[in-house]
Amino acid sequence: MNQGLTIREVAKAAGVSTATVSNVLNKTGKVGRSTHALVLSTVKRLGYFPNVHARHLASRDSRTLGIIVSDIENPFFPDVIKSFEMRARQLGYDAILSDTNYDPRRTRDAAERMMEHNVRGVAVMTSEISLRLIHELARRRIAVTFLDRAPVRGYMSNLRIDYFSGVEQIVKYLYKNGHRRIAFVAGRPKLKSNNVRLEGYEKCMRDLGLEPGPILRGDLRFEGGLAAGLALAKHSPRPTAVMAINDLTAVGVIKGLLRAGCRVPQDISVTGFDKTRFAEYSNPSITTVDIHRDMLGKLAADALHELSCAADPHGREYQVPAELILGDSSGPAPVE
Amino acid sequence: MNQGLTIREVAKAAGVSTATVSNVLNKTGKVGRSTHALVLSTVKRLGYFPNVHARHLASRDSRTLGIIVSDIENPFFPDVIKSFEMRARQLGYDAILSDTNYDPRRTRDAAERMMEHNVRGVAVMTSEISLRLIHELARRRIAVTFLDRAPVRGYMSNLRIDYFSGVEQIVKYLYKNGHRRIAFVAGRPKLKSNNVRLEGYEKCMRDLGLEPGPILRGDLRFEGGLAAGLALAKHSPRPTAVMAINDLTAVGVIKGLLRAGCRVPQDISVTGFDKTRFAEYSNPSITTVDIHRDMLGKLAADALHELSCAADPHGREYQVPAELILGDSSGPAPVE
DNA sequence: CAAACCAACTTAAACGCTTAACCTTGTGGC
DNA sequence: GCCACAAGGTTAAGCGTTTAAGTTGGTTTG
Repeated sequence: MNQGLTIREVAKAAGVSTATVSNVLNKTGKVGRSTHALVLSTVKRLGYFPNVHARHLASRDSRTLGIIVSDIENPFFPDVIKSFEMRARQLGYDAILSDTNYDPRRTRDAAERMMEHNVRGVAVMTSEISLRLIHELARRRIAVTFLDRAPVRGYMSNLRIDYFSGVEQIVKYLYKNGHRRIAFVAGRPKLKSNNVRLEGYEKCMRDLGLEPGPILRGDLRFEGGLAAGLALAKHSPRPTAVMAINDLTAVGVIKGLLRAGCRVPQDISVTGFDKTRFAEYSNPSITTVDIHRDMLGKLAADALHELSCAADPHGREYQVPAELILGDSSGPAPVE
Repeated sequence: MNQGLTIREVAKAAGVSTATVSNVLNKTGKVGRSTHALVLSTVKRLGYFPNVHARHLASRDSRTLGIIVSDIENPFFPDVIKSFEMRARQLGYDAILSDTNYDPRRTRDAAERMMEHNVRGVAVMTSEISLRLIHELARRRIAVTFLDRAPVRGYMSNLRIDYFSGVEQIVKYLYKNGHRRIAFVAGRPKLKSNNVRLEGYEKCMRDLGLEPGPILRGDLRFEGGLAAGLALAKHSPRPTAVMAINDLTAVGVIKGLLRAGCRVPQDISVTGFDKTRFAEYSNPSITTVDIHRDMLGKLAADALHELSCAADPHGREYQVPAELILGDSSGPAPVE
């Protein structure tokens, strides 16, 4: 299948040993200037590229980081993946990606793939992974980072998105703009990130002396938001603001409200979460919270690098800040 | 770095040779029933996973397919990537992904990565790749598929999206709805997919006895659409329909028109292209063309598989159909 | 009953690289 | 002038698999 242009042929062409070629390619600094240049030009001339598999096998080190996400089509992930790969590359790693499609069986496959590839570390950005698999990874001393997960232990770090602060910023912003009846459209109750946001909302409301609610159940998708929007338009007393669990839900909510004859933001303000492109390109653009997905990917790579290099690695907790982004979907509460 | 749980240890634990373990794992059918079961249970018991690098090295076959895309954040690609990986997995391949970020240098890196990984084939879904690199790939007998590219040669296949049919469907649909002044918002003039759509538009218009134009230059992004929308609202005579080069541009056009006081679709119909989520979730939802991105990824994997397996491979041309999807952004032309 | 064959293994030589250990010079110190 | 030592090489032993070739013992065939 493959064209053996091997290190041996390069060595022969340059009139040196394979060890010398290897030393040049790995920049060990054990080779003299002139030989170095000679080897480099020979490599270029022949168009030689070292075989990654042989390299990893011989060095007993894959210099590879993996990232497991639940759905690459979910607009949350591409940004994370991109910054992860970029940072991994900067740090000298190869990066491999697995998509689980929210399926525990495929999550298992993904984890096994990571083991087969002998990755140094893997960023687990899905909630479908079982404890057994996590232990399996730990047993092999593969570094792991999670997203909003349980307390860290040896060889595992955690990235925590500061959802609470994001929610707090929204609630306070709405309060400052005169809103008192602020509804919430939630997502799936099993999802940790959902519950953190929901509970944050309830706490913030109470702290301001407001009664939380109404709270509607969405589905994290457009359809759920649409239904919630239609329902909220008829709700009495009608809320003056609606916080949606994420941008896509907010888009749905807005569409539902408009369809029911409410103006956004004149009659009702709507906010989203996550700062996806939907927020930016929606009509009206959506007030949302940037959770810095790019930072997330970079941090994950950094964390894995640190874990896999440190002599006595112990996991850390990384905080990722949240930032309120104002759009056209929110404004002052209507006067009553 | 790595825990050598090797095939040797499995063999020892099961009391057989490494060749037998290997034969069991590779399902060569050379092992008796009882030994087969014994090995399998030992593998499971110890939690052994074969090292991919050693495997590829020894078998001289990476069984890997690569995919190079220009930007994973571009909503066009995640669907393609997902179906590509899925199909590759089904066919027994490992898949690796590289993102070039529209940067020729990174495209070079990506191609080199594919060579280092000794992939059997690579799907090139970016226009930034140089002829030199393509030749380099061909020299190594790496199968390649392109997207809307030059004629196929040995070891190279091409996937052609039927943009023309998509454009034709839109124009005819608009014509049937009474539209006669149909504007077009283009993208970057260097992009082949842009020109095919633009020329298709011009040809279809003429075939119907209509004068093409006005034709505005966008940027394939929201901003360009916005500017075009604002301009078109003031254009005299005002077109009754606007075809945008893609959905994102259409979103911008709609926003521009709305901002200028035009109603969509009552005053002006707007159409997009590509059937991204923007089309579905936009307000109003956008009439667009589905170019079946999922089929694209699957076809690419199939094509590479075929190329790399056939004894005397010669590239093929694959057609991917386009399908009109009606949304709320278009309707009958206003009566004058 | 020997020859031939087959099923079910084992042995050992690759695969293309890295790297520890080992050579060979040339240089400076005393 | 001899030794120590560094600089710049080479040699060869792996890394964890696959797989061609070899071995064994039992069964069929003429």
